[in-house]
Parts: sequence; structure tokens; C-alpha cells
Amino acid sequence: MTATARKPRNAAKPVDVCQIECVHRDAVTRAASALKPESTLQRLGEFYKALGDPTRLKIITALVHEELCVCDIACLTGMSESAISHQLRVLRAARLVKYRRHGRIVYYSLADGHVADIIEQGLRHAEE
Amino acid sequence: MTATARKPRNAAKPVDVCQIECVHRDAVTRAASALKPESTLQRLGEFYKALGDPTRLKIITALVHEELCVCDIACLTGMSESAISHQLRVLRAARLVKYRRHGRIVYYSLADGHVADIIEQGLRHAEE
DNA sequence: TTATCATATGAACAGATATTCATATTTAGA
DNA sequence: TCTAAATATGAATATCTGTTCATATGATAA
Repeated sequence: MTATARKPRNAAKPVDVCQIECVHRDAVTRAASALKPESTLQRLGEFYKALGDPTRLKIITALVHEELCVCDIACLTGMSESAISHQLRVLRAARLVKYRRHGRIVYYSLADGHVADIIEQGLRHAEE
Repeated sequence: MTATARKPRNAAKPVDVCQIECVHRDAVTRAASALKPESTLQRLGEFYKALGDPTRLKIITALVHEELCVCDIACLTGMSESAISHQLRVLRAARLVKYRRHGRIVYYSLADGHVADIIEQGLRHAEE
């Protein structure tokens, strides 16, 4: 997004976004100026990507109800503890889960209420 | 999820889910019985996975405001029309978008209001 | 019909990703 | 201390994914 060259009139806003031919220049201009900042889209994309894997989604939906340790999650999902640990790292990086340590056991839970809200809205959408 | 062998008492519900050692058998049992059906999780996972790519997420957020044709989206995103067409196919398969044809131009829009609601909730979460 | 525009599709390839296996770390108990 | 349990991490690998390029389809206009 570099500075834009101005056009005197008629253009709602100048678009330099567009290298390709576009059919509706005005619609593209509106869409471009309504677009959320790249940083927001990137964060949201990583959030969704983290939820877009079957193993991780199962982990997250399980954690909606109560905290679980790595062992429990492995047990619940039928996957190896190592695989679960790797996936939990992804979920941690995406700030979807938090954890607390009790002795050698690590309990994972959802990072905050927002995550639960989002998942529940998603589930309602998927269930209908 | 096959049929479960019964245990007389004390088990909230029998678990055959668990091949691995698990630390909290009761918690796993509760989590297992609260788990959503595989079909629901799969649909939701595909939904999130579709949103988990930066190009597709940009397309979807743009479509929140108004419908756009393939050309416009290519223009807006700075990607080739072919790439966009491929991504729109993924979004169609995940039932995130619908389209209408007008002459040789195809206009894409969000499949329904739910999608917009979900995206807006996600954006609020990502923006804070 | 023929030419052209807008879009779709298939093959190919580079890059990303999820799991496994081996190993490291951290904590509790002996 | 030493051992074992619970978890984390790194490397390797097989699979998946997104883009490009070439080509096909479908619709309009000439």
C-alpha cells in the first residue's frame, strides 16, 4: 500500500490496488477502503487456521466444558501424547488456550470466554 | 464410536475411547460424552479451514459489504483471476459463498447472514 | 459463425503441515 | 541422589495446499 496518485474527479477514491483489469472500479474502491488492516486479517486468519484442523478442533471443543491434561486429551482423541503436545503448541501460539502446571501435570483450558463464545456460535452454525 | 460395554456402577458412563493411559478417567468420560458428533466437527472444521487462508479470508471480509465479481476480487487482492477462481471454489465447497451469473460475469456474495455474523464476531475478537 | 471476454478447470510444482520416533526437560517420589 | 512419570521438542517424512500456467467452457457482440 504505497501512496496513491490522485485523479481530479469522478473517482470516489483513487485505487492503485488494481494492477489487473477490473470490471467495477468503484465497487473495488469501496471494498478496498473498507478492508480491515492487514494485521487484523492476519491475526484472524491464524485464529481460524488453528481451528481448521480436526485434531485441534476436537481439543478445543472438549476444553469448552472443562480443563484437561495432555494425557487426557490424548486419551480422548485416540492420538499420541506427542502429537497432542505439538498441536497444543499451535493452539498456544494462536492464543486459543492457556495452561497451568500442577506437579508434572499440565492442565489446558480455553484462553478466555471469547474463544468459547466463538466456538459455540460456530457449532450452532454447523449443527443446523 | 461403537457400542459401549457397561460397567455396573460408579462409572458415569463407560469409556472405550481410551487406549492410552489417562490421568483423569472421569474427566475424559465426561468430555467424551459431551463431544459433538463427528459429522458436526467435520463440517465446522472445514468451515474454519476455509477461513484460515489469508487470500480466502480477505475475499470473505470484502464480501461482507457487497457482492463482487471474480475480476474485482482479483483486482482487490492483487492476485491472478485463476488463483481467485480456485479459492472461490473452496469457499463454495465450504458453503461460505453463493453466486449469481449476469452475462459472462459471475457475482459472488456471502452464503447467508450467519457467515457475516461469524466473521464480524471474529473481527471483533481479532481487533481488540 | 467467429472473436473475445469472464470464469473455470486440470496438471504440475513449491512450500506448508501433521504425525511419528527419538530424545530432552521438568517434577515427584524412592 | 536416581528413577520414573508427564510433557515438550527436534528431525524426518508423507501428505496436503496454494499458486501458476495452459487450456477449456460459456456468454456476448460483431
